[in-house]
Parts: sequence; C-alpha cells; structure tokens
Amino acid sequence: MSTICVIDGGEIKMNPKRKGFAEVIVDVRAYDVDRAFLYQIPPGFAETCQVGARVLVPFGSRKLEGYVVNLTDAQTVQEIKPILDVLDDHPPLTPELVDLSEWLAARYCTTRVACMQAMLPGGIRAKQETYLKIRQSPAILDPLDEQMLQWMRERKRVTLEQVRKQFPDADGRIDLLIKEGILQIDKQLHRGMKEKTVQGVALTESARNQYESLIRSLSPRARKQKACIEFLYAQEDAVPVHELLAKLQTGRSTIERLIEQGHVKTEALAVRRNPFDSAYERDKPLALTAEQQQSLQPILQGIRQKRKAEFLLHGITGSGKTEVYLQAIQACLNEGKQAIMLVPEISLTPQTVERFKKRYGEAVAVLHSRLSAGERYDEWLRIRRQDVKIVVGARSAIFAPFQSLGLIIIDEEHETSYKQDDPPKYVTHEVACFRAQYANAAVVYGSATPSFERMVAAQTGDIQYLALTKRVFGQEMPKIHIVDMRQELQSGNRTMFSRLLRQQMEAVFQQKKQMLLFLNRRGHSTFVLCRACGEAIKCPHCDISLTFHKLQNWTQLRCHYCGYAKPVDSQCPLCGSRHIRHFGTGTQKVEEALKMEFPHLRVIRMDIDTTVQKGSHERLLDAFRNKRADVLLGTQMIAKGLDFPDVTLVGVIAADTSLHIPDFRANERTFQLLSQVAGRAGRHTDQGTVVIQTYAPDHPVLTACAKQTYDAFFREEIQHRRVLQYPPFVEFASWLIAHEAEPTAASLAVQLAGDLHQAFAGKSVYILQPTPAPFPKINGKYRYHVLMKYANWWHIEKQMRKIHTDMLKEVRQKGGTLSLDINAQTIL
DNA sequence: GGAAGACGGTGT
DNA sequence: CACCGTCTTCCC
Repeated sequence: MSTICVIDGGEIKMNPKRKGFAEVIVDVRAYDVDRAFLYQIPPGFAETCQVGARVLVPFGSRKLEGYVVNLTDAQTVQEIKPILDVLDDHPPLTPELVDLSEWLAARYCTTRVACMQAMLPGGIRAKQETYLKIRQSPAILDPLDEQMLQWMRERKRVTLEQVRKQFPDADGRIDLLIKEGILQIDKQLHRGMKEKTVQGVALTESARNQYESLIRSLSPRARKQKACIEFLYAQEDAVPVHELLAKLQTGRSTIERLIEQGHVKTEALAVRRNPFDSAYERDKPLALTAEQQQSLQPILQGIRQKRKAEFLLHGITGSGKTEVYLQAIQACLNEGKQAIMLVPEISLTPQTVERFKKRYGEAVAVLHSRLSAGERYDEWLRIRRQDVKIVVGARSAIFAPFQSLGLIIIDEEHETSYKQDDPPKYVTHEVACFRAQYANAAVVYGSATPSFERMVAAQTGDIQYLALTKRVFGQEMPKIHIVDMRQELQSGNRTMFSRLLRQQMEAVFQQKKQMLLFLNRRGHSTFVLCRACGEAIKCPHCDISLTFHKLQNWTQLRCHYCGYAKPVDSQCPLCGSRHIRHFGTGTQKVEEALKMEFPHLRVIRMDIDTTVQKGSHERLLDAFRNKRADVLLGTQMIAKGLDFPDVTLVGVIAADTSLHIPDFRANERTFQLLSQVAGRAGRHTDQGTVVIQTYAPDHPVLTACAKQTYDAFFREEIQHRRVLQYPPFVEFASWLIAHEAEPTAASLAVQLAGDLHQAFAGKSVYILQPTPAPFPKINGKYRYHVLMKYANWWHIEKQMRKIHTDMLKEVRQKGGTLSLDINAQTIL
C-alpha cells in the first residue's frame, strides 16, 4: 500500500518569529489542574514541540506528561519553566483532535485530559509503578511482617500494589516498615507502549564501499560469511536477522563475527503486531438493487460537497446496508479522503472484519477491545501515519486521527453502546457531527430500527432520510406470533411456556433445527405486574413503571423519576385480581424448567454467569453453531449480531420485562430489541418463526412488532414524547451522589437540587426531585440522583459547570462522590 | 493527582 | 514546642 505520509508539521513554517512558549495540559485527571500551564520551548525542541505533542514537563516537585494545546508568545513576567522532553516523533493528537477535546470537555462537563485520554490508545502514556524493596532484614520481627518479607524475597521485583493485594490489611504495617527503614519505596516511570522491534542487520558504509576487496580478503573457509555479505550487499535496507539466518542456513555466530569486524551493523526494525493471521482474498463490489442505488447516490453527493451532510439509512434486516456502506467508502477513497466505520462492539466479529478486509485489504485498520495493547497501538499508529484509509471499530474509533476525513458511518445507530459510560460520557453521534463539520464530511447512520432522535431529525430535515424496504435476496420476513399469557393462565397453564411455543419447539426439534430462547431481563429493578390483566403499576404522573423496594420491614413502590411513592398493592388497582406479583425470572430458572419439560433437549445457557471467563462467549457460540445443542438460552447478549443458519425459531419468554423498565425509552428499546431478536430466525432458507409471550398482547409495542410496522409505531410513540417533554424534544442530565451515610447522600442531593433551582429559576429548565437511584446502594454507598431536563445545553453550560465544580468540592469534602451525565440516554 | 505547607490536637 | 495526622493549596 503506497500512501503519501503527511504528518502535520511535515512542512515546517519558516517563521522567523517562532513561538517560544507552549500551553500544556498536564496528564492529571483533576479539576483544579484542568487548565493550560505555560512552558518555555527550548530551542532544541522548536521543531517537534507542536500543537498535539506529548511532552514531559516539571510540575510542582514532579515530572509529568502533558499535551501541548497551543503555542504562544508569552507576555507574562512570572518565571516560566522549560519543557523537558518531547515524547513522540510526531504529535499523537492532530490539531483537530485538540480542538475536539476542548469542545468535549465543555459539552460533557469533564476535564480536558479525560477527553484526550479517550482519544489515544490505552498504553501510550507512561505509567508510574511503585516498587517495594527490602533494605535490611532485622533479626527480630513481627511474625506477620516476617511472612510478608519472606513473600517479597521469593520474587525479584514487587510493586506496592502486588503486596497490598497479597496482604490486604497490611497497609499500616507497610507504612511503619518504611518509616523504620526496613522497606524502601522506589518509584519508576515506565515509558508507554512502543513499536515492537526486531534486530535487523545491514552492511556498514565502509563494507559497502570496499565490497570487492572485502570479498577477496575473506578466508576461503569463511563461506557462510561471504554469503552473508553478498546477500546484504544486494539488499537496500536492513534485513531482520532471523530472516537472514533462515535464508542462508546458518547460525548466529556467523553474523556476530561480521559485526565484531565492523562489516555489519545492527539496527532496530519496527515490526507490526498484526492481529490478522491470514491474507484475505479480495472481492469486488456487488451489483446494487435499485433501492440501494437510490440510497447511495445522495451519500456520494454528500461526500463530494464541501460541507457536512448527514443521512439516515433505514433498512430492514437483510436489505444490504453493508454493501451501501462499502461502496460509499470506495467513493470516499476516490476523493482522496478517509473513512471511519463504527459498529457496536458486539457485532465486531471476525465476519464483519473480513467483509472490509476482503474489499480493502491493507487499507483497513481495525480497533476493538479484543486486540492486545500492542496490536491496538500498532493499528492506531498506522492510522496516525495515514498508512490506512479506513478504520473499522467500536465507539472509540470515532477518534481515529485521520487528517482528511470524508465519511463517517455509524452502523446500528440506535445501539446504547454508542454512549460512553465513563468520563467523558460522550454520545458518539455528537462527536461524529463535530468531526464532520470540521472536515466537511458525510455522516451515515444505519439501522433497521432507528432511534427516535434520528427519526425526528430526519423529519425536520436536519438529516436526509434514505430507506431500504426490500430484502436483497427476497427472503420472507419471519412470522411473528404474540401469545397472550393471561389466557394461558386462565386455561390452567401455569408454566412459563405457552402451548404455541411448546408446539413450535417440538416441530423444530423433529426437523433437527435449532432455536434461540430469549429471556428479556435487564436491571434488577423489579416492577409489579398483574398476571390477570397484564398491567404494570405505573406512576400517575410520569407514565413510568414504579419500582418495587424492599426495606427492612416494609415494602414500597417508588417512581425513580419523580419520587412518588405508595404502598404495595395486594390486588390489582385496575381489575382487582390477586394474581399480582413482582417480576424477575432468571435464566437458571428457565433452564431448570426446560430440563423438566423437555428432558431430551441439549441447552446452552448464556448469561453473565456462564460468560465471565475470557473466551467462553466464543466457545459457547461455536458449540451452538456446530449443532452441539438444540437451544441457545440467554439474555440481551444473544439478541445481537448472531447469525446461525439452522435457527428457525425464536422464543421470547416474557416481553413485559423490558416493556416495564422504568425508563421513558422502554417502548423504543423493547421494539428495537424484539425486532432484533426476531431477525435471528430463518435468515437463510427456511422462513423463521417468532413466538413472543406477554401479559400485554395489546400493547402498541407488541402489535407494532408483530406487524413489523416501524413507522406507525414511531408516529404514535413520538406523540407521547412530545406531550410529556421527553427526549428527543428535551435533553436529560443526570447527577449522581454516593455516600456511605444515607442521610448525607440524601441531604447533598437536596442541596444540589436547591442550587439547581436557584440557578435556573425562571428558565425553561426542569429539575426533578432527588430520589434514591435505581440501584440505591452499591458497595456500601447510598446513591441518590437528581435528574434535570432542558432544551439546549449551551444555554446552561456555564452555570452547570460552576455548580458542578462547587458541588464536587462539597461532596468530596464530606467523603462522597459525584458524577454528572450530560445527555443521559437513560434515566436509570 | 500528589507533594508541601497550614492547621490543630496531643503529649512531654 | 516538637510531633503527628489531616485538611488545603498549589502546581506554569
């Protein structure tokens, strides 16, 4: 792959008034150092110390890494310390990404470094390790201390961390031993990830110049040495030493002799840690259907035009979205620009990667969580050097350091994984918009069940709507049955399998096909449901399910949204039935029931319990794919991205569980989820069957799902959102306070809510009552949250930032923690 | 985040 | 007033 490597600063401006000072953000995640510090640029670093460079600077009494965010001519009189070192050959951050980090920090109310760290591959930064050494071993020692010292003696180097882990309650004793001079701490800064190198060899200048005479001067017995020199003479660059030795069938001593004599020199050769084991056969673009063609055309225009353009590609499963992406990317490359392709981590399977590798070969870099730190770093470096044109990756690949971006694709746009859940808690599509604006690029959102946010934007014309309504190979969509579990109960079927599901299962197994059994359970927040009428008990104000709380000696139903609370009903408030109970069936329970009722079936269960081990996920899926089981039973994790040719039946045990999650998006999510699961059935030859069991068969989500009518469902549901002022018509921010003492947590939350009320009085900002968070106690800390909604973040940003910093101080001081989630995607 | 100074309690 | 644990401050 021959690409021109353009790193910014490749062309050095011959400016006589070169800026002599750098504004640096130090690599410390704390709010009071979240500003630029000024440093002198020593003449020696004038060329390398550019915006985006990673530098080493003196900071207080320490040396720290930091990032240059601006170059200036300083006017200040105060003493300015010099930069100590520039840490990379080329700045790891582009000027665009430096700007983006500033925007991100403001948008998501976080520190600048947190944003920069999110943009860089983990492991690039230096890591400080604290080692513990034994200075002296006194004869008389506390037996516990002796035991610890013995353990340390048995290994060469131990970190403080390791000792702490091994001896959990030894903290105080370690401090004491240090003070007594028995132990010593030794802090070392380890340089971050580097390129992997192998030893390479080449002829030295002098050997090359005097080649003829050198050959002649060799003893006739030194045949191998001669061969070496001849081989290296024919080589332009250094050759990895292991390759040379293998080629010439000789050992290390040959080459070492030549090195000693000064004929051969060694040099470190960078090698790529390549995560792909095989070269892929290349393929060609497929012929497009008329619909695909119609969708592709506007995207191509969008790539060519000189401003940002956004598209929503709404295509049913099997309608060939990926081929549209691939051809759009081709057009982008033809324009000399680069492309980012984002997919949810879960669907970043070898098959997905293969599709891109086959079309674009070495021009593709892949970034996902299963790469080793080294592989990830190398892939990132290939991007940074502009050696690749395309990145396929999960969320964080949105920060790929490309310099002329032409296209960003966000596939399965509606997936929740596009929100990062630690700071900066960014929403990927917003980052995409920033970058597209900056680079005048096109953004394509793809989904079979688009998020309401994107649909509304399409309606208002902010993004262009493109639809794929037909399957490429004309397969039938699966047939979806909704089963009324209330009737099952009435007819005396008290099991968790309806008669229809049972019957379908039998048929599937007789035909030696396979099935997925989906248990739709999320969160442990239990809601209360009437098994007779199918109603979940909801908050009278918020249209959100109430959550069942068990306190010491009484139970209560609570609204996590507004704080409304009432006692638990013993009978249904609507129909008076006593068949009322709180829900929460686990996968184990279903597995037991399956074994009881279908003892001959081979079941694979996939949930958090069976997939904690690394690689177990793949192992279980492989076993199922190889037909070593008839049923794959699981939660969300079996809903997405999987493609098993022999699955003809999908069963959903109880759709209600996700329907009644106390979140305004519950309906949207349930529809997306059920559509996704349904899509797992009959993807190949046979038409698939889907059986969805529910206590609320008339619920609009379920009727829409049965008919697969996304548009009608969207039109109806969006009305509720508009009336109740939920996103996308407003935006949520969610504050969370945690503290060991419940009253403190509660009072801090009340104080926060008070501050917010005061700051935004008279503005169209709604602050909801502080309530216990959905998981009210985690790790011994009581959690309270305060939700707020507003129309435009930038109208409240300054005040929010102030409240955030003030409150953070207050909460920290009292020993608690505070976190803030801007544009929260859920109110849980 | 973390070192260094300020602070405030305790003990001879 | 030295000593020590904890809280505050400052870092170009």
